[in-house]
Amino acid sequence: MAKASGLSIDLDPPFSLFLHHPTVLNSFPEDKTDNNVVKNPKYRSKIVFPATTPMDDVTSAKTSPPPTIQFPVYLNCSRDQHPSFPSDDKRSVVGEMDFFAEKDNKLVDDHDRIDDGDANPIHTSDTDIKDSTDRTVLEMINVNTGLNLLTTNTSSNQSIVDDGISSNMEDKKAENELSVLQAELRRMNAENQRLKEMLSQVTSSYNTVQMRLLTLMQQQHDGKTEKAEEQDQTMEEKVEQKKPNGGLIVPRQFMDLGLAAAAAADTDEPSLSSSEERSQDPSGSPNNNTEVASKEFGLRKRGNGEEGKGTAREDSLDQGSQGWGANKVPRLNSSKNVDQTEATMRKARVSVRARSEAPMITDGCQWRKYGQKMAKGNPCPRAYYRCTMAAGCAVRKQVQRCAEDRTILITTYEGNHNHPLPPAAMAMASTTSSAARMLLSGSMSSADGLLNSNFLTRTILPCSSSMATISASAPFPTVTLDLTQTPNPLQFAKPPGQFQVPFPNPPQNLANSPDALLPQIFGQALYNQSKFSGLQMSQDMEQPQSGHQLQHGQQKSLADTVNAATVNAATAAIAADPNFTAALAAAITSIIGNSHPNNVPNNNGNNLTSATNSSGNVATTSNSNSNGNNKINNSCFAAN
DNA sequence: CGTGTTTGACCGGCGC
DNA sequence: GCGCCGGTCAAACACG
Ligand SMILES: [Zn+2]
Repeated sequence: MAKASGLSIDLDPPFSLFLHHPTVLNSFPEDKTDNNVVKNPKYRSKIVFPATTPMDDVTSAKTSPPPTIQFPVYLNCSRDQHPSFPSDDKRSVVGEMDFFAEKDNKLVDDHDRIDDGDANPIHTSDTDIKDSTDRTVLEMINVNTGLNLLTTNTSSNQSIVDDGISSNMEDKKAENELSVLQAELRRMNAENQRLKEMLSQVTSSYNTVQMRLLTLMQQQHDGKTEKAEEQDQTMEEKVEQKKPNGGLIVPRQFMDLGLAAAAAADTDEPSLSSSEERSQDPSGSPNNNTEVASKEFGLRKRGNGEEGKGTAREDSLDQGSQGWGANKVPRLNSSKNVDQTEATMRKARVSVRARSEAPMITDGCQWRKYGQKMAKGNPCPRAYYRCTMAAGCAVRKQVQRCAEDRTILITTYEGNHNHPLPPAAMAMASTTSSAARMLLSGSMSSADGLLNSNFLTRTILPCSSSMATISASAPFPTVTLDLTQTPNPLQFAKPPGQFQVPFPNPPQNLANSPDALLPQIFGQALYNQSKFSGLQMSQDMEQPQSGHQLQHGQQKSLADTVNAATVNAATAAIAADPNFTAALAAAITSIIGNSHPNNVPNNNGNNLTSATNSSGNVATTSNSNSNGNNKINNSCFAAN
């Protein structure tokens, strides 16, 4: 892998420029399907069809991620792989003029290039074909031009001087010019489309790389700071947490998203008493992944469990799917009296905002679409995916385009992977897990919460103006990572319940970071966390890497420990000392540092979750399902 | 024929 | 209790 730092520096600026290019918009293919009619009369009146155009078509997202490729940067534009650009013909080239205008001045240069062969530095395989075709056309034109020395490319004014030239010649000249222009136009169109395709791919690749970068940075921190860890108070917790796991010290990873889910599993499962799991964990036999997984997700597949449809379904939801449904949480609580847990206790979600024309961002995982609906506040359909890399994997994600800026793709992850993740998937998994951890850190001591928060601010989005947002108002505790490079005005339009954390770009700038905001942020975070009472979290904040297995038994609910007093104290402390953040950062890194980059995901029970889509190519059809809510607008990019 | 998508139906929570 | 709504299911398809 290239060094992270280098990547970030090199890639950022150009991309941001590209991404905002107007041509990106509206470059999506039309949808073939037209059956998105809501049949349920009940909902008809309410359904709004903002756009009359056909829905965006997305082909299925078969995701077969490139296993070994660390940084899948696909400069090649293969239309086959990118259904979103099915054919050049169909695509409405919106911003074409931009490219054209740019090149207009350079026509001569282009011709020169043609002679030279490929002048285009960024050539892609499939574009070569086009280029060759265009080239031949142009060459023919050139040939003609050569025959009619006076006519072609030279300015018409010059030829006029000769009165002796026959009208035929002028006509021919005009024709030639016309043909030249047409050819040029075609060529420009093709190139424009090619650029668009490249843009989409590069964008997705960039997102992937960025994720990976973040992961690497975290890993580096981890490696450096192991020693320091011990100094912290949190050390104790960690020590406790560290348990022999097949000889390895395995931090409890709850990575994340799954914390709540894991907790739910413990509490709920009839067959598996929580005690059982806990006993196993300490035993040092890592939960064998498969076993644990099977137990936890016993219902991995819907039909497996008890037959009664209702029971089976509920079980599957509760355990296997852990989650996504806040609905179920209450039920769990009732059974176990997690009590206060209130309905608020829900699973953590991590939402990633990234600019991408692609239907999905490539995250290295394989996903299967299981539903699509129209969400209430967004004309763009929301697609539901579940991880298919392993039979019982409970990780799910929702993909939806931002209503305000459809170039932004919002991917929300929930749940833990119960299987090893390919390297490609690790970046996203670790990133989201870190975010989730931050979100849930409130269950831990207040100090930890602060540390985590700070850590997140430093590491999750080290480069650029990225922002992390924690949403208290959302039905689920949600951390939003905004990877859109350029500060998007939309970010500021978020619902009141959310607060944003502006990240200082480079970690070293931490001291310079807007400290003033931190107190509020942290305070809010802690406050939010306190609401999550009932959540059981892993105590260790250690590493983000998905490689570690989660040990449910070790979870403990600490949410109650967080109280307003601690929050206030923390915020006050931060506010008082600008350098405090730096100190916290150091402490955090030391704490978190346990994880080693070399961690390989264990199959054990729960690996981190957040992966994004794999193969990157998801095409999507935008169909909406269900109750009337599911109508899709064409105007939106396909959700998937 | 297996795998993945589409999409109407279904479920459960929530607000009125 | 009714209706809305998010989320999921699962039969019907589509595709290679
Ligand atoms: Zn998975």
